[in-house]
Amino acid sequence: MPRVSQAHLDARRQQIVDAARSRFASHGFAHTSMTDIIAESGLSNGAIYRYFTSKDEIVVAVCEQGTDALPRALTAEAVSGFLEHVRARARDSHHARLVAQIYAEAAVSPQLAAVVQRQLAAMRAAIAELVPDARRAQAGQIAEAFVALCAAYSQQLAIRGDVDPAPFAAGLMAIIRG
Amino acid sequence: MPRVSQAHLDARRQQIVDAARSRFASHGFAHTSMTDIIAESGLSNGAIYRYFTSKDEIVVAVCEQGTDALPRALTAEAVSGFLEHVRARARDSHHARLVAQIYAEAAVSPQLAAVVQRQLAAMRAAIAELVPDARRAQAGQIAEAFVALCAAYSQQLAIRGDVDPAPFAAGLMAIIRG
DNA sequence: CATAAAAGAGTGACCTCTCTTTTTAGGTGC
DNA sequence: GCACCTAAAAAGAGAGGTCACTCTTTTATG
Repeated sequence: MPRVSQAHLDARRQQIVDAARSRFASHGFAHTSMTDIIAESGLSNGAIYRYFTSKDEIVVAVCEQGTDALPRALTAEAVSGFLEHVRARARDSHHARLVAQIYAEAAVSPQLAAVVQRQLAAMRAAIAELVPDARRAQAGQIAEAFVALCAAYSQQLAIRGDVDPAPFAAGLMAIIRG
Repeated sequence: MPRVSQAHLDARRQQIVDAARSRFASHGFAHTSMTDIIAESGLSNGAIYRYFTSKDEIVVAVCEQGTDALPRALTAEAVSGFLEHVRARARDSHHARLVAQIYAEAAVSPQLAAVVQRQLAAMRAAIAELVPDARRAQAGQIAEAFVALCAAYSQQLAIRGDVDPAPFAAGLMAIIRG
């Protein structure tokens, strides 16, 4: 196939990232071989290496797309709804497991750490924006603890399979209230 | 060497676990080879396999010894002191990085998940004991969020190198107060 | 028909684990 | 109290297998 549309190229690349993410989420980075990614993607060895020069590059691509969602408002309803969303995603696609993999790898890879730090900073900034005026002065502090506790819920889901979100919802609201 | 004291055998085994933990904390499980552990421990290939039948078994041994400390009381001072302890340990021995590795591996290994779940449950129980009488009814909920936020601080240290503990101390106290 | 994407067998490095050999601590007989 | 012997511990070379990645060939599009 020569000269194929950019959309086609993008779709192929995404196909590889999706396959890798799926495998990474169920088996972890270390226990996923290139052969696994190749099989899951339905492509060939050669095709993969046309889009990525190494396994590490695929890991980075997966991490870059791994951004978590956030609640839209800091009300009890929005926060609870958000935790349910995280919970559902953990159940359906093992997303929490994937996040645990990303954090572990970021802990020992400066390149990945940079990616994850940028994502965390963006999340904290987004949450800080939502802090009610009454607590504006502590917005930064609140956002730090809030985002961390959201990440902690994901972490617990990864290890324990399913966890009642209520204590986390209560904790998040307590953090907002101060 | 024949028939050597049990203390000697225990010390040798611990020597291997310590070497492995050190390497795991700075490079991660996946990026640590048996050769690395052998070099770090100062022992030989043959010696290692006398004490452990596989690399996985060493990982389990490290995880079993990886229990985190906890604050002794739920006062602002005790909680702040505890966070400083976690922070110092992350700085001195990359302990936070090791914990991130453990959680990631536990997310994809039922055997390790069981070990970590037991440790988490013990921590929650210990914290629940410390909850003041006024909030006894919510002790379980509080312990869940409290332990998770402590783990989250460790997680952030692993990724960001150093993080001000103040927002976490404030968050933990807010959780206790409700 | 020209060109580039996809295929997939092959390659070399590395990694875990085994097996044989060497060393040594401690018990034994004199 | 000394030499010796036994048995277990430590050493380390290497076997076997797996993995990431490459290179040539095939296929298909514009």
